[in-house]
Amino acid sequence: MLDLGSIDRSDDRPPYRQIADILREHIRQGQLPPGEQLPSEAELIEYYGVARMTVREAIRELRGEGLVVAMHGKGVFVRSAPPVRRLASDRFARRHRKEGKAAFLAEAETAGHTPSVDQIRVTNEMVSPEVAERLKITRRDRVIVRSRRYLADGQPVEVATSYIPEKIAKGTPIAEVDTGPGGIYARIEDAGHQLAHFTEEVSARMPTPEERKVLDIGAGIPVMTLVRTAYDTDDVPVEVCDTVKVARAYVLEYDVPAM
Amino acid sequence: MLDLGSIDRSDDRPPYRQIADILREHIRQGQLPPGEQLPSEAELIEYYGVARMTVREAIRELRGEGLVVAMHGKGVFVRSAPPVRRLASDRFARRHRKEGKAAFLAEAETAGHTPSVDQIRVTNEMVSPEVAERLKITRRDRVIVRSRRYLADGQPVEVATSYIPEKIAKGTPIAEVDTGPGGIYARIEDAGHQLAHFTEEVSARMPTPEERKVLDIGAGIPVMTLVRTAYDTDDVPVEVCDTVKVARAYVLEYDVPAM
DNA sequence: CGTACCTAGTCGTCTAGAGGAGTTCAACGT
DNA sequence: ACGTTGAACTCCTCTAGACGACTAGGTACG
Repeated sequence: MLDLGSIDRSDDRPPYRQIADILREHIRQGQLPPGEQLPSEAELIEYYGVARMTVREAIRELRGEGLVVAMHGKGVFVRSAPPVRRLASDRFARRHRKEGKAAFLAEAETAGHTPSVDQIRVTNEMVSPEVAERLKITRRDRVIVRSRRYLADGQPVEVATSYIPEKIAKGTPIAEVDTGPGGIYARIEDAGHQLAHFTEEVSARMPTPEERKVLDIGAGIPVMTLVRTAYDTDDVPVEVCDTVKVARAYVLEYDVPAM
Repeated sequence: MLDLGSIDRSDDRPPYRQIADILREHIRQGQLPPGEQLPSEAELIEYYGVARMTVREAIRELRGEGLVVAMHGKGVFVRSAPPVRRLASDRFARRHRKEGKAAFLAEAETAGHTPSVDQIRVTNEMVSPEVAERLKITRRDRVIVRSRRYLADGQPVEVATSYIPEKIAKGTPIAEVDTGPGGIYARIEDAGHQLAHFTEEVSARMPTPEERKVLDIGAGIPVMTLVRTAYDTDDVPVEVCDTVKVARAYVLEYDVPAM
């Protein structure tokens, strides 16, 4: 049986924090391994002799840190750390497209994860001002909007939305759900726009409630946002991709010349 | 007077979430500008006709998103956004060093902020395994450790720790508090190591309690970590710089070849 | 004038209890 | 054999109240 210690009313930390600290330590040290169920609220109330809200406050603490997930009707479970994926700066190298692999799938497989994609939606929309500026098109132009969700080993790790000028995407598989081998970048090159380089803008913040839902993360888990603009060899922007990643699942690697 | 709407008991969202949504919308639309005090718990209880815990739950929601800060004994206030600084991928270009400016100062000035640096500490230590691996030196080598805090307009935005092999730094201003014009990269080049390129590893997470203190941020504010390794023209690693940035204060920009 | 104290207002924490809703599984009836 | 029901368990949300601690401002006292 798990030794859950006890709380000290004379401690300067409040009881709920003491309980959170005890549980956190058990998780960190592996007495509560990933996937394991925590004692139920009722058990913790009984064990520590505190009120319901006090126990819930402690659990909330751990949920906010992303250490545990609560499942309605089932229990609270130690969160299994998502596999960390390193994104090298050559992940869009042409050789991957030549091999018929989209960037995410190629990258995830080399990292030993099982990648999958779902919630693919393709629409034709008016362009937003932010995207129009990056694509150097007018506000009245239309764009193909492709959004999708990426999962690694079944866990959602990223949602992405691509914007491709209608002028480039029209009549190509880019406007279809299935873009074929090599992904949309391969199709953009098929359309005569050889890719030259990308710019990426990286920042991080807390997720919105909707992002929390689609990424299946609790409060207290930050996300990274990455806005990538792809340019062809004529320096024409051919795609803007706005991605929201579960921060803890990624390390982004870049190479910067000292010039 | 602020129109705070009302809650709908037949709505499928629970009351605490409705209240959070209403307040969030007011903040987003500017009816509750940065620095403004939210109605007190007592006022919200009175206004919506709910219990204390319900109101606190709503406020907790907003705190977790980093939208507001609660100050014990004073009230809950809309958080003011710090100035966002864009870090372009050419920020370490040689021309900046030639002009005698360290990267942070050069960048901040062009962005129109008042930069400053404090809490500079310089020590000579044993190298940690992580740094040793990046610097390609043995675990028994020593490194010069330079840590400092950066502020923009008086607000802390970043703490950084640099590790330079003792072999390179010995007898140079790198081991002094004041490194002279152009910063440590200028001094490394003076020492005969012409810089060729950097690698940067970017990730994001919630801050530790100590980081919260030195960066002067409350709970609910994520940080970005950036580990930069500098290489000279012989591809020898000459510096590792580990930085922790207040995420909301930065956008990192990179250029990636499509190759 | 300055200090110490008091007080009202704020958020922080805890208690005790209620009903609701999702999950699981065993008992039951068909 | 199969589906339904119900009980027991879980976490979710809300109510009502209590005390504590911190802040700011006014007041009384030295």
